[in-house]
Amino acid sequence: MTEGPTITTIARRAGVSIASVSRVLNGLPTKAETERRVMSAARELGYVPNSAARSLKSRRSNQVGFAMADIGNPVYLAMIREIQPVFKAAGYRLVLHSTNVDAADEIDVLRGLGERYIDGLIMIPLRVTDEHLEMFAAARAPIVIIGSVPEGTPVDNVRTDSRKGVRLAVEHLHQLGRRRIGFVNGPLDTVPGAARSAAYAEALEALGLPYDPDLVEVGDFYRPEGGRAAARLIERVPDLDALLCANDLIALGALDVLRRERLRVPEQVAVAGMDDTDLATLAWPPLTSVSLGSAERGRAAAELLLDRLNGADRAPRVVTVEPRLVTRASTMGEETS
Amino acid sequence: MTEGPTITTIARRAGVSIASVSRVLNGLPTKAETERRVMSAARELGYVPNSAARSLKSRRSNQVGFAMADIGNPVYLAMIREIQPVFKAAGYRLVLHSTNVDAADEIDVLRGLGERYIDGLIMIPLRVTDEHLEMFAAARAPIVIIGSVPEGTPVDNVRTDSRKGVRLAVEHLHQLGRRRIGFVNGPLDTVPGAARSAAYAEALEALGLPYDPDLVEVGDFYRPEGGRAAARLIERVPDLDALLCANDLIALGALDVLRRERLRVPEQVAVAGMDDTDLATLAWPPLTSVSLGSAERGRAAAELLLDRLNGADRAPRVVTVEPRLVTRASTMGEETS
DNA sequence: AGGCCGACTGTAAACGTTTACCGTTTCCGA
DNA sequence: TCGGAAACGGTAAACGTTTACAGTCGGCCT
Repeated sequence: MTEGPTITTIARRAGVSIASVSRVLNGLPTKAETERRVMSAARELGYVPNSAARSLKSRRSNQVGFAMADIGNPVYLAMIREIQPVFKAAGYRLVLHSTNVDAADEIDVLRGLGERYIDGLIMIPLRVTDEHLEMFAAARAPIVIIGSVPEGTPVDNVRTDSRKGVRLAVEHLHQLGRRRIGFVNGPLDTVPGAARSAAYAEALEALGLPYDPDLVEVGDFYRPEGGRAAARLIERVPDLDALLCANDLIALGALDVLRRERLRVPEQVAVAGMDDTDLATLAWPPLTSVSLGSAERGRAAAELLLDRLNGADRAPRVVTVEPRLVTRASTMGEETS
Repeated sequence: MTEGPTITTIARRAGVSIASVSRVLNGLPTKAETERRVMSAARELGYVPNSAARSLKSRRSNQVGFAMADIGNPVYLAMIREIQPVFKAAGYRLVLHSTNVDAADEIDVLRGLGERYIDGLIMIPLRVTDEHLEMFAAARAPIVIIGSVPEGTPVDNVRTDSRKGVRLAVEHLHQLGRRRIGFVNGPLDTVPGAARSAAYAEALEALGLPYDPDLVEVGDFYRPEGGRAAARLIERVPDLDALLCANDLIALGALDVLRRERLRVPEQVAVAGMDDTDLATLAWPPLTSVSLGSAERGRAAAELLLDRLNGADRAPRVVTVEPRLVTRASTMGEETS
């Protein structure tokens, strides 16, 4: 744990100036002999450049941030899996921020942009407050937001048409002959919660089905509470014949409950989730789910950010990923073992 | 995106020297009037300290690294979930490294320690080569290794007794009356692969069961290839009555295959996995799995590292987490609905 | 009243790089 | 042989902090 060698150490040993050392190490044109001396000195000393000094001078950290509510959620995981390699290949390190479903935490991360420890940020805010918008506008580094932001917000944006996603699912259930389609949602004051709530009502209306408040239950976006919410709904609505869940985790909780209540899926109750995470293929029965293209969104966000980091100076861009219904046994149910 | 304010800007505006600004911002004793002027100037300018400059001077980055083979693996995810909050609470950011099951990549990460962009590192190497050991010894920042390292390696180490874990599973299957216990392993040149392979043989011997090479199949540690490996094994050994899988992902692949082959689990073939990830409770039937305490290992590693970062200068410590068998329907099978 | 002490504050150096600028050397053509 | 251009290398400044050191100022003791 001794103090490491610096370019000064190398310069002394190679008998040249620190400027030459720097030039050699950065591949600028240099006489062969100088280069040789510097390189061998560097190698012998086991020199590694100091990133703080480099960042200070160059004003780039070669790091990018990814901020999401909770690393435990498989949706975010699917995104990280796409994002990480993109930045790794481009020479950036990934700094992770799990904001614990806490808007203040998100603001902290945005404030952190000013510290310049990251050159750019991909964020998935759960809610977009006025404070968020102010910080987007004032940000001194490029930001890409996954999720919807108001028109004219000066950041690149990757979104999915979750309205359409909900509609796909509701139509699917309707086509299967289901008429009492319940909906288990997450908190209404989150971006996805609000969007899915509105979309559910719309979709019913488009199909000429009545909107029955009894058919809607709100919990959070996780499996245990999702299960409890589903249980409340099931108890309240005995003739329920389908259940749409605002994400896959909720759907898994619902499947647990339905199994416990000995309601057969999909014969008695068809179940559909959203996000089409890996979990959907693991569940039993395998879960019909609306893919919101998490992987694609992650990749798109990474590419937008990389583009900015490479100096692209263009108007903010909005990329929309189309939702896609993936049907499996929880609604189509050929074989339930 | 204008250039941000620095302490110089603040100093000018407040009419004091940069030293005073720095002192105020760091809470060193200052006359009330000066403090007031500096604080309000800082607030008006929206000052945020530059982390590169701070790191350069203070020689700490307030970042720690976590390096694992692949973020997609739920075991690592369980660890991150424990590690992240520990460091967040202590004021450190988490830098993620996914090394793609590539030893050279791991070495790169270790070399990166010299860049001083992280103050410490938690790593889960898939194999520990001589080069790893050299770099551990030469490292200029504390390292915690999750997984086994040779005696005397100068790093903190968190391990689990996977030998014992395998034994627990084999004994369990044996107690259930199974005698043809197959084993689907990952690559033998990885730390876990090698350990589990040896442990399987040992466990059989302890129980007086013969070691039959036909009962062992090697693939990788993921679901698709795990499934294929399981398929090869099943085809080769018609009287198979139990299948131990080296991790849960492999077990999921095996379950897929068994379902396709219409072999009933656990009636015909009992299946057990290892790691006891979230997936085990999701699988159908729910998967008996040996918990290797991923969460505990993550937390222990984080705490060991934090201890070092807080200046603890002590001999390398080894923390061992006890494995624990978690039985579920894939071996005990009361109700397979 | 002079000297001293304590409480602040300012000056300047340092952290390890990159890079603008300028001086030196080399080489070529006339 | 000499002039000048090209190629290279060194000096020093700069990035934004922290901090050792020295200076200033007021007040108190003798």
